[in-house]
Order: sequence, then C-alpha cells, then structure tokens
Amino acid sequence: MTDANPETQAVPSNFLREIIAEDVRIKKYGDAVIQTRFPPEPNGYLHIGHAKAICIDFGLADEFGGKTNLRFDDTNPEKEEQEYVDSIMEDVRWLGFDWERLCYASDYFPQLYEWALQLVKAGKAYVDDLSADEIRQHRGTLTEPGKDSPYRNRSVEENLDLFTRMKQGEFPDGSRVLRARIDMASPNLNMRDPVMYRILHASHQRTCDQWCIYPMYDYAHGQSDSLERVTHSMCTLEFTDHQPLYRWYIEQLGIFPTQQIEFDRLNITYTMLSKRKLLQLVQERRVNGWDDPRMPTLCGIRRRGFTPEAIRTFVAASGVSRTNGFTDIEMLEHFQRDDLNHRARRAMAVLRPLKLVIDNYPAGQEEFVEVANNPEDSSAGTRQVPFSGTIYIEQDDFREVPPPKYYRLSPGKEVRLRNAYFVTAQSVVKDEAGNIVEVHCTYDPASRGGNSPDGRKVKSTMHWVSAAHAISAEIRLYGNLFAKADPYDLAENQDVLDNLNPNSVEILTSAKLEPSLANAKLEDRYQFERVGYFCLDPDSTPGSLVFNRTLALKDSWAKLEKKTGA
RNA sequence: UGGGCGAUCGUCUAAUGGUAGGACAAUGCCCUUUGGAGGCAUUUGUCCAGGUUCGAAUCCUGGUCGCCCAGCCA
Repeated sequence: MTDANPETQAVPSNFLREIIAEDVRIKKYGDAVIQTRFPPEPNGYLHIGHAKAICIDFGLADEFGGKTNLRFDDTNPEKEEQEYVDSIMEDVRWLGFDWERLCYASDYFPQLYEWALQLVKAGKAYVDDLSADEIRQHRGTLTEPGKDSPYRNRSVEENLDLFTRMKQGEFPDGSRVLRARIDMASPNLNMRDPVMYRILHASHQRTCDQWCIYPMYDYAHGQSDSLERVTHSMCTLEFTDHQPLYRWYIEQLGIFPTQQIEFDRLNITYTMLSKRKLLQLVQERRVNGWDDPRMPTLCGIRRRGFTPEAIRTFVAASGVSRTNGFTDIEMLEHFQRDDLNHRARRAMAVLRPLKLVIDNYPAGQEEFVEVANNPEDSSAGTRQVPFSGTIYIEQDDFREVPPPKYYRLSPGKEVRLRNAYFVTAQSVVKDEAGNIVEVHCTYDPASRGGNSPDGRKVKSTMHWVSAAHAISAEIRLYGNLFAKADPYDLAENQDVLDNLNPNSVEILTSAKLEPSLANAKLEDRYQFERVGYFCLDPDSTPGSLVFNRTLALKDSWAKLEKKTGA
C-alpha cells in the first residue's frame, strides 16, 4: 500500500466504486454524469441499514460528480403512508444528503401503463384469470417447472380488451392479473410469467382513486430507473435473482439500460433490521414509538444522541461486499464515542448519589472552581462550577471495604475531586438497614484546583456535584434492544421478538447534575465525566429534565471487576 | 433436492498471479486532574482436497459450508 492519501487509506475501496470508476474511465455513458437513486418504499421509518444504502447511493454519486434522486417506490397503496414519506425525507437530510430530484414511482404510472399495452400488443404479456392460489400452484416448485396457465394463449385483442377493462375498474380485486409471458419452466422463479399488474381498488396516497390497477415492484423498478436515466442502480443481494427480469423488461421495451448491482445488507449484532418486525414492535407497544431511543431507526438513534457524522464514518469503515455477515455493534459504538469525545461538552452529573460531607470545610462557605468545557478542545473554554461542604458523589465511588485494585474512596484513602480538592474519607453513617447513607471526609485546602503543592499523588479522580446547587433530573440508560448477538438465533417455535432484551432501559430518577445543565438544549451533546455521553430528551420540560445516555464511557474498572469477580 | 450468490484474523474489510494489510474487539505496558482519551506492543486468518505456475487468497477441477428465491410485498 503506497497510497499517501490518509482518506483513501482509512477507507479501502470497494467493488461498487471500482465498477463506477471503470465506467467513468471508458465513458460508458458518454458525457452523462453518474446517476443513482435511493428508492425507499414509504411503508416504515428508515433504519441504520438504510443508512448504508443512502451512503452508497448518494456518496458514490457524489464522489464521481454525479447526482442522486430520492424516489419513493410507492406501488403498493395498501401499506404506504404520507407519514413515512415525510419521515424519510427528514432522515435522509439529517444524515447529511440532499437529492437532485424528488421522484415517485407513481409519477410513472401512465408511462408504465402505456408500456404494458405495448407488451400486450407484442404478445409479451397476457391477462390471467387464475386466482392467486391457482397461480401459485401453476408456478411449480424450486425443483419442478411450472405449468402454463390456460389463459396464457389468449389473443392480443382479448388481452387488450381485458387489460383495458381491468384499468377501467370493471373487475373486482384479485379476479385477474396481467402477467409477462416469459418461461414457466425457467429455473429462476422470477421468470415464470411474473405478475405485472394486480387489481387493487385502493386509494393511493398520491394518485388517490385514479388507478385501480397497480404495477408490481419488478415491473416498476427497472423502468423507473431507466426513465430517470439512472446509470448504476445499487440494491441489496436478495434482488440478484430479479436481475434477469429487470433486464428483460428493459430489453423488451428498448429503453435506457440501467445496470443493477447488488451489495450486502448491513447486519449489526444485538440489532434487528426488519421493517415488518420494527413496525410490530411499535404497534404492540413493545417500544415507545418509532423514535424510541432503543430502536435502530434513524429517528430512534438520533433521539438517543447518535450523530450523522459518526453513522457515516461507521458505514464507510464497515465496508461493502457481497458476503453476509454481522458487524459488531461495538464498531458503531466506537465511531460514535470517537466523534463525541471530540465535540461533546463535559459536565458533571452523579447518577446514583451518595452524600459526602467535608467535616473541615468552613460552615456555610461556597466557592466556584474553574472547569474545562472540553479537555480535547481548548477553544470550548471553561466554566465556573459551584463547590461547597456537602456534595454528592457516585455510590460506586465509595467502598467501605475496597476490593484489590480499587482506587476510589474508602476509609482512610485520599482521592481528588475533579478540579476541586483532595479529600480523605474518615467515617460513614449508616441507616438502620446497614446501608451507607453518608460519608464523612476531610479536605486539604492547599489542594485547591486539584493539585497538592507538596506533590502528593492520588490514585483516583472523581466527579462530584455540590448538594446545595445540584439540579435533579431523570436519566434513561439504554442497552441493546435484543439479548442475543444474532436476534434470529431462535429455538423451536420462537419468534425473533422473544429475543428482546427485557432490561434494555433503566430509568434513574434521583440523579444530581451540576447547575449549568439546566440550560441544556435538545441538540447539545454532553459527556458526563467518567460516566458517558448524554443528550436532552424531548420529554423534558423546563422544570423536569430528562437525559438519555447515548453510550457509556468505556470502563476498564468495570471490566477488571467483572473478570476478577467471576 | 432446481437456480442464483458467497466463503481471508473473534468480527468487518483490503490485497485483482509476486512480502496476507487495516479497522473493531482482545491482551500487556506507558501516560493521564475522566480507571475516559492518547501512545506503544502483542496475539489470532486465506473453508477442504487436488491441479496449473518459478510463484496461488487470487486461475482450474471436485467437495464442504452459509445465504437468497416458490407474494396479486418491496
């Protein structure tokens, strides 16, 4: 590897880029620019798997100076809604992309109908009166060829008449379909006279009641690509078997030959990316809506505090190929932490408070200590944080009987309160049940700011919040939505939703935060020092704040503890 | 079992007949006013068996394993 460019070194090339680069090099499309499209069906919210497709469709076109259309694949009025159209546009923009043209497959319904007529006239399509059930039976199986429908050899005149009347609404739903006449014995099931049009007396979200016949995906997609002069139509692997049909329609019609190229879907451990199942989670209220911070939807992870930059970096780093694997969710988390580490303002927040009383701190005194807003970024400045003789520390940060390698507070041990003073634990106060409710300590006034003039070292630095100045907040901690790395690792008779993690959210109601957090805005990103990355949740009201934990900080002590404890 | 697609560290991904490399994870050390971050180092890999070749992850043959397809969904 002699590539000196760090960008291209960090993100290796892939087969899609190479195909496009070659097509550009040989001027396969003459002077036309590279044209791609992102073609979601508006039947659900976009998720992180779509983010990969978006980055590929928009990103690759961008790279070669091309253009990308956003096209809604709205050929099934029974499942599609305007709500989804709106959310998809919002999510694509949020991810950082903008489209050249906003298109709808439904815009092409008239053209598609004309082309269907053309195929009928050419003897390449026919109206079939078989029921859905009968069509299935005639289709054959994976190992046996199909059988011709008795209606397969109708005259062109009769087909024309019937198809026209289908369009005019003379027949009930399901009574007839228009099929392509290809080959009922093809080893590729998609070529066994696929249905082109079905009768659906359903109101479409855009064309309303203009149509009662709707084209199937296969009959609409390739031609839509062609009409938009899409040069490279990237889609996921499960459409590989559709490619012969995709090309068949284009060839029969003699229209612009878009090339379809398939790539692998994104799979992430502990994550399920099935639109149908995600919808079920929402409908059955197993989660609190599409934007529940545990959801892998773009609106969900956005609410959770993930950033578009990190998602794009993750997608680029996880690569694209034609194998189907599982990417570790740790990789996503790594790139998100890395992004937030550089940009998130630091603050101090105690999630599970334990009162610490400084016995030798002058009664009634309070003062402000100066704290860096982001040690990774000096331009973020500093702020003043109030300190006093009674503060809260994390319950985890005190142990009456410290285990080996425990560096935090314990009786007789001295630690640093971040940016404030050294303190030494002296005694504990317990309730009747024996729980520690208060720790008493002494401080060294000479260590103000967090350093002792005598050069004394401490093993640990802890975050804190002054009790008198603290604000309260609800904190929501999120874990993986699924308990298994592969949610589809199922026992007999199990459903994927049986693998839901029962403890995917934990709500803390007694957290104490430094007062500056009262001014937090929805788009702000914070690192609560030593704890994790957090953002304000829209459920917040001025008097009662709610923070979501985007991700915990890596915790090598927790790891050590787990290892030695186990 | 018909057809299609695929198989490289634990995971994801490069190497396009010429030194198997990177990222994540893991491990150890250093550093640290976040047990965070950072730095350094280390471990682990070409599905199997043959063949072609001076030389094979790459080409050929045969296996094995995995994924997709029998919607009037996309």
